[in-house]
Amino acid sequence: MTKKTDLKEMEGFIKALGSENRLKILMLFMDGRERTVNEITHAVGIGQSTCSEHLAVLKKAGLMNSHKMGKEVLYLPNRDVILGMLERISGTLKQCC
Amino acid sequence: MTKKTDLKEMEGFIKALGSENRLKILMLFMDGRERTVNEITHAVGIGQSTCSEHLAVLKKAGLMNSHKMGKEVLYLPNRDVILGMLERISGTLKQCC
DNA sequence: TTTACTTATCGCCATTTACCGATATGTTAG
DNA sequence: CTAACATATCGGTAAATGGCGATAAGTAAA
Repeated sequence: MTKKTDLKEMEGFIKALGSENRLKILMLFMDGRERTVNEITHAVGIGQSTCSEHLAVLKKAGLMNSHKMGKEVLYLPNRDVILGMLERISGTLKQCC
Repeated sequence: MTKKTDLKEMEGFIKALGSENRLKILMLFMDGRERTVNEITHAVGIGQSTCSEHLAVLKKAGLMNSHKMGKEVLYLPNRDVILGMLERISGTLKQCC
């Protein structure tokens, strides 16, 4: 059976994913290379603060990792979490529709 | 490559899915049986108008189908759309993270 | 036709979200 | 230490979302 906390967790993950600009951010990483906030900001075409906030949302939901490198912060999607969570969601929804 | 319209479409689908109460609604249909708005309303434990609006969101995003039957409206998740879209999202994200 | 019933829509309010510019924080370079 | 730079946080605004009760619209029964 699917617990209420599972639903809440799924909701958090899905909401973090449900933004065109956050999807764009994730799409930048096709080559698996880490990127700075600045790179991401300019690639997506939004303000620096907006980008930082999107990254915070993605990180808080577990979809991205980051670490400092000098004065920059490098971000990279957390592939395992993303694909694992999508599998969980698919599995759950397969049971019920 | 992933087009901008694809991202917008994914965003719409994901946003429709990203709500605890809408997930609860989908979970009701484990038996594949259609349900009336009233049944769904009481099963989820929200107001009738709220439920109707959630169902409208799900339907508009293509996640549910409905048809009238007498004075009732019967809803059922659109399994193919839901699972297909999740596959598309997984496939897209697999390429980029 | 009137009544009862089911669902959709409306008006309202509170909360959240997205975005920006400005500023604070932290780090490297000079 | 100071300056320059990268990122995060803050303050503000506009729009979207979720919830409700009340009401409108549509259908079936009497």
